[in-house]
Amino acid sequence: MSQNPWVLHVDLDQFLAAVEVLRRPELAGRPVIVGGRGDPTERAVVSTASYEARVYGVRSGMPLRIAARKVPDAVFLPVDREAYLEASDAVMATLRAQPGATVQVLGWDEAFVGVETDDPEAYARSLQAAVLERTRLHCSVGIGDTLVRAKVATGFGKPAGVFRLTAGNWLEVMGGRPTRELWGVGSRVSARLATLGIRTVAELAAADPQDLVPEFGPKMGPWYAQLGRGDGSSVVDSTPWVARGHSRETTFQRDLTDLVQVDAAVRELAARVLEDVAAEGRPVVGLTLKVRYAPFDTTTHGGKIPETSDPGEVVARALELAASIEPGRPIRLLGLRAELAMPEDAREGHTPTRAGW
DNA sequence: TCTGGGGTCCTAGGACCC
DNA sequence: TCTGGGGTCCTAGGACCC
Repeated sequence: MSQNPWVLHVDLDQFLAAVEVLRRPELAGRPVIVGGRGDPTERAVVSTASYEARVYGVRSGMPLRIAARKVPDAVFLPVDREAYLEASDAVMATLRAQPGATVQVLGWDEAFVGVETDDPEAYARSLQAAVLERTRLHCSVGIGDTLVRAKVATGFGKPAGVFRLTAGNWLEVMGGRPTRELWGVGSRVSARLATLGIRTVAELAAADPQDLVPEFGPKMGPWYAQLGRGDGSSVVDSTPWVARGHSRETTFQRDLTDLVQVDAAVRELAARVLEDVAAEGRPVVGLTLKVRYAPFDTTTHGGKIPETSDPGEVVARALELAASIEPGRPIRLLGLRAELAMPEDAREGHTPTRAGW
């Protein structure tokens, strides 16, 4: 009796807002918006809005100021990473404890679960029940025969539901929808596809992969064609994630114009990046400074550096990069990214890359 | 309406080598 | 005087995701 392998994609519903409501039950049923420092007058955006707030058109990524205009009586809360990480850990532990489950974590609030079963819907329901019992959080589950189909399926299961998407019903469900709804196709790529006459998933699925190479390159072209068909890997990989690097960035509430301020900001960013680097215990092999001149002109400087584990050296390199900032232009954002040396055993492509790639 | 912060991966083009 | 072809490495920038 061999059972079929399935990919399940588990996605917590309105995760950040749900965690906040759990510890403040009086917020249940109210529009809750989590983002920035919880001050809707600041430059910051919505991380998660509760369903009650989404009714008014509030979405992730929307400036808090706009959200406040749409829902003046919403409850605005600051992002509390520690709390979400704790809840996330409990969810992932619950998934790993399910019989026969292979778990690949994609983020705070989502994961792939690989399992062999003849009744994936029943498995999905038991998984939802286990997560709810352990964490009091609701999740939606997509079932698929590939990672891509499982991931896309989840959207049809929200909230708190289950939906199955396979080679059998992929085109029937997705074929008429815009390419933008695919996982990995954003506004830019969908616009470029449209210039080739490809607007729907069905049209992309029918495209010759080689025809997409001139526009998107030898790797991405064929990948998009495959995406249109929902095809691809069905392997859920539980190998622990190894970070390629760490970065920090700051948007200034008022644009910086003073080079002394810039110097101080770069030192502070370096110190924060170095916290994460120290926790990794791996040397730094690259350093990149990101500069956004007001309003939105962004450039980067930097690249490889001689391998170092000396924090003072990293700070010095960061300050060298800051010397390439154009004087006299107001600066809205500074970011610093450290690229880390990869451990030997993670270099051979064994470490999972972006899921499905 | 005015745009965060933390990530990953791909591509184009230049430098350099043989 | 004009200028090959292949390969690798690097930087900057683009795109996408949560």
